[in-house]
Amino acid sequence: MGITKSEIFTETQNEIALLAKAFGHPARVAIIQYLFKINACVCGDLVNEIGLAQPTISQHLKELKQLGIIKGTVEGTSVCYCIDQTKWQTIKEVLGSFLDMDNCNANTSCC
Amino acid sequence: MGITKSEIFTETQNEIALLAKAFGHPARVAIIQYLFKINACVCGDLVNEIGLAQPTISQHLKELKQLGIIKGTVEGTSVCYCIDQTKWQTIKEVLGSFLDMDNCNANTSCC
DNA sequence: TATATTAATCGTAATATTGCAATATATAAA
DNA sequence: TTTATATATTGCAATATTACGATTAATATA
Repeated sequence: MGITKSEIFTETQNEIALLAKAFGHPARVAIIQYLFKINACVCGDLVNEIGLAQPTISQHLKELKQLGIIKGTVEGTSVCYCIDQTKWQTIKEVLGSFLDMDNCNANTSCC
Repeated sequence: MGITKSEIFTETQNEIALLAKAFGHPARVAIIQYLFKINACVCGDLVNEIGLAQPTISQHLKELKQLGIIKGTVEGTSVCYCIDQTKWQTIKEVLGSFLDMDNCNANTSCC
């Protein structure tokens, strides 16, 4: 096993899980925070900022890129990475409405 | 390797990552959605609702319980699981402010 | 063209996650 | 006490993730 049975869940459930998974590693959280902070960056900065080896950072960047959370444009020998603002809004909506689930039914707790 | 270097990240970064990781599997997303929907539940219901074996569900419930996201009280031979509303508010604040990062600096995008 | 710089990719080791069958545990009912 | 029911735990196989050294690819500069 070791493989997630995505086919038995709804599209929304899988989307929430995929996005949450992207934020499920502190290095990727740190990368995103740094990109927001300086609003543009090259991979080398991140290697210095975060204490992980260059291939490791590159791998995390790839994951974020594959999900469309960040985008990178080549600038000479380096790459300028930044947050995809449009995608970020979508993520906020998807995860935001998931987190806001407690407002949908004004119930009292059971236990 | 295969082990996350938590010690090089801030407490907040690790907290965000841990919480996000909890939502990083569609089964756990589905469990949480179901618990919110019916606002009280036993494990057996979840096994029927979600198409995974009983030990698998039990394992996912354990993870959510360890993080304090859900709590369970024994009722006869079954266990009543439900969302910890207080913890949920904390989660909303932690992840919410992470997602709201784009509002902190009114920058324009770089790329 | 040769060399330096930067980031991506490859290969691999260590560890984590997912899933389930089998079993154990705990309580309720007969 | 025996039996049924519900959930937890154990053990294990398959796969995924994390991390990094070595290498490659691509561009800039001397």
